[in-house]
Amino acid sequence: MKKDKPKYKQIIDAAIIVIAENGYHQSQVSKIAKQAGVADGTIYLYFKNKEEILVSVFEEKMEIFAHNLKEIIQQEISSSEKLYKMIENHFVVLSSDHHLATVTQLELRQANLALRLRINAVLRNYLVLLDTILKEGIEQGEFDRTIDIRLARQMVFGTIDETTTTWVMNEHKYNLVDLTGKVHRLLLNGVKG
Amino acid sequence: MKKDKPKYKQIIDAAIIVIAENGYHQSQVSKIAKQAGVADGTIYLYFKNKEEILVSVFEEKMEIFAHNLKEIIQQEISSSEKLYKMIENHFVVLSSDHHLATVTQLELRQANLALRLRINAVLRNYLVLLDTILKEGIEQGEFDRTIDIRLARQMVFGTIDETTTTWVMNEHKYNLVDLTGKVHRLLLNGVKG
Amino acid sequence: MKKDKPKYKQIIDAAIIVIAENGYHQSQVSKIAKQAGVADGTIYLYFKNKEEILVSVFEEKMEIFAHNLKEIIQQEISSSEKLYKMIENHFVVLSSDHHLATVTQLELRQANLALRLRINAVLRNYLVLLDTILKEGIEQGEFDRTIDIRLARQMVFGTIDETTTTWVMNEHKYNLVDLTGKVHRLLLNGVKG
Amino acid sequence: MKKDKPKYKQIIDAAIIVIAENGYHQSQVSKIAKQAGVADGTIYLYFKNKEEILVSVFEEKMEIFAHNLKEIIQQEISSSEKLYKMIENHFVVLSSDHHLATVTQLELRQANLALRLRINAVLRNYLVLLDTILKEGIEQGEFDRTIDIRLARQMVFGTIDETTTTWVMNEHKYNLVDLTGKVHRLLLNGVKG
DNA sequence: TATGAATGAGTCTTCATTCAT
DNA sequence: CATGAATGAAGACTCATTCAT
Repeated sequence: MKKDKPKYKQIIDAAIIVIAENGYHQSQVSKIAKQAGVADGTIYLYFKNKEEILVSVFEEKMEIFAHNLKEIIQQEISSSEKLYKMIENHFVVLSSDHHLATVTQLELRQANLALRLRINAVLRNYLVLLDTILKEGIEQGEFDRTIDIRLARQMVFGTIDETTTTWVMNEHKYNLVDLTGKVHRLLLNGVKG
Repeated sequence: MKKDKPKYKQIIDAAIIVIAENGYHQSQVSKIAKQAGVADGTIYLYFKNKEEILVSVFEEKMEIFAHNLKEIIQQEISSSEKLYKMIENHFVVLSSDHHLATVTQLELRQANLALRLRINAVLRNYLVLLDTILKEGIEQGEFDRTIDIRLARQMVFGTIDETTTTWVMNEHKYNLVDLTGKVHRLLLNGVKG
Repeated sequence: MKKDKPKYKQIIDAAIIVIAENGYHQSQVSKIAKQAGVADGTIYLYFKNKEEILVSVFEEKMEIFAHNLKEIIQQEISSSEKLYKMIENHFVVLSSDHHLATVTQLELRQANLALRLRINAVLRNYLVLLDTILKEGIEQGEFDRTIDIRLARQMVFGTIDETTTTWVMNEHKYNLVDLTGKVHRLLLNGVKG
Repeated sequence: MKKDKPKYKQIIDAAIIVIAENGYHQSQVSKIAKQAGVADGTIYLYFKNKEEILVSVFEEKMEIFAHNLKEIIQQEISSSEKLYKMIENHFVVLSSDHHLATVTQLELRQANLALRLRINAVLRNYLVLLDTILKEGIEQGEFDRTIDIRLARQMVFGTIDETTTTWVMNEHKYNLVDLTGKVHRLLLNGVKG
């Protein structure tokens, strides 16, 4: 399995650093190769093309979010608390890796449509988990049963995303995790009805 | 004033069509000129460079949103109703021009960082008006006075934006304006506390 | 006669200023028109095309050199003295108009070959006069009768030109006219044999 | 070292041919690449940009002049003879490569000021060597000790340059090397005083 | 596996010149 | 005579990808 070889991770990590430091459009394959300490051609032994590197960056990192979220869902806590922990997890992960935050919130959005559609496909797994929280909350009577799940999901994700992007654009000047409580309350109000 | 000359608007409109139909990265200046029915060089009598065309597209169209929103704010209706009309306005304007919707929600986001920062500056005017509604709602006791205005604004805009983008990505398959009520209720719950 | 109309001279003078201040490749017709205080199109009422402006600049100014040189030739002085006065004239004229000096010594040389050939044709009239001095000097026994006139002319002009260009490149830091005596002696030695 | 790779010289030689045959302003990079038998992009593996090709052309070829001149200086011959050999060398090298002669005497002079300043810097090394001959001649009593070295240098170089340019402009119709004796005598007279 | 030299397609912008007014 | 808005051709350079070693 290619993914298990050390150079695979090496290249993924190099890509994040290069993109964060140089911007999406200034992140040539040769720069990523140099940062990873391999030859340009070597990249193509692990990734079919450049797009594949970028999708993989997203897949690998999004897995962390999804993995954490799965654990959260399985905990025996209220849906409101799950929502809280989900927001917190999102903020904590991105706060702890500024490079990653810059890449996902700013740089990767400059990708062409084809790439962004693929990134969205990866994102979907995450959003499905969010749906699970929302559905559970409705079933258990915690959330308003008349809300539209899809819209609620878009509100939750849209708000978290907008909040994070604003934080990145403000150059991480304030503490993102500290906003968890307030964001949670706003969103909770939304879904509680 | 260059902006009042017919060719200025002609080029702006051509740019929207070309970008919507060909994608951001396939929208060469020569294509826009052809669509506008002018020579390539004529473009540069009205715009300093390509970036300036794209920023102007955004400015001109965002002005419509802002203009409508200003009128809404001045009406003698509740803040909740203003929020409703704002969402409705957003959805109506983009529903009535699918090309524009594609350009603002998908294509322009592929712009480089410099351009996106300029687009954000334009957007700010719109968000300031949104703040006005929120502040008024709080003052009048309609909205929870403990909410954080900035976060509330990010929630409202993030939700509207995410909703619209999802609609565009689903190729306008369903009616966006019909979602107004539900989105309004979700957001109202959020700010009502 | 077009040349007698005020705008003709106006455009010539504007061209010298614009070229001296902006460089040959940054001297667009529109810039010259602006400096001359006329519309772009007006230029073409007085000059067939851009090349014609530049050739005319050279013609008009070279006429001054030639005119002065003709007067010098007619004076009843030795050939050596004529040579002296010719060098002096060259240095005086260019010293008194730094813009013109920059244009003839540096900027106009960047012209394409076609234009430079035409400039050379203008220059020839001047060189013919120089030949007259040399021939006279030989006939009168002042200069060595075995020298090759053409080569001697190239030495005299090449030296004057090289001296002037060096002075311009050194940003007119020293006094060019002061070099007349030394240059004259060098060249006189050369032709005296 | 890039300069030692065969393609480096290949491109330099191609540039001389293309410029001589098409003129400075009609020497596109793609034409040079084609002549060199490499892809356009390959040019940029060896030269930073187009200007760098042109400066390198000058550097590489001027090195031949300088190299020969150094050997001449070291010979145990009179300064007058050194001056003779210097002129001869100049004429021989350019006579043996008409393309190179056209490029240095006509085409490269159309370069913009920035490039010409860089070319002049290269030329300076050559002129310094000429100064050496002149100084030595003065010290040994061969040349007039009252001449101004700088002016003498400008006379020698200006004359050689003007002679060569005239020869090129006359399309190499006569034999340039044959002029060596006459030019030498003229210049020698000049510096002998 | 790994290398890295070579490839070649693709585009924004300038500016001399024209011509309807 | 004078204007100035409109025209449209033309070229340097980048970078993802390949393939001989």
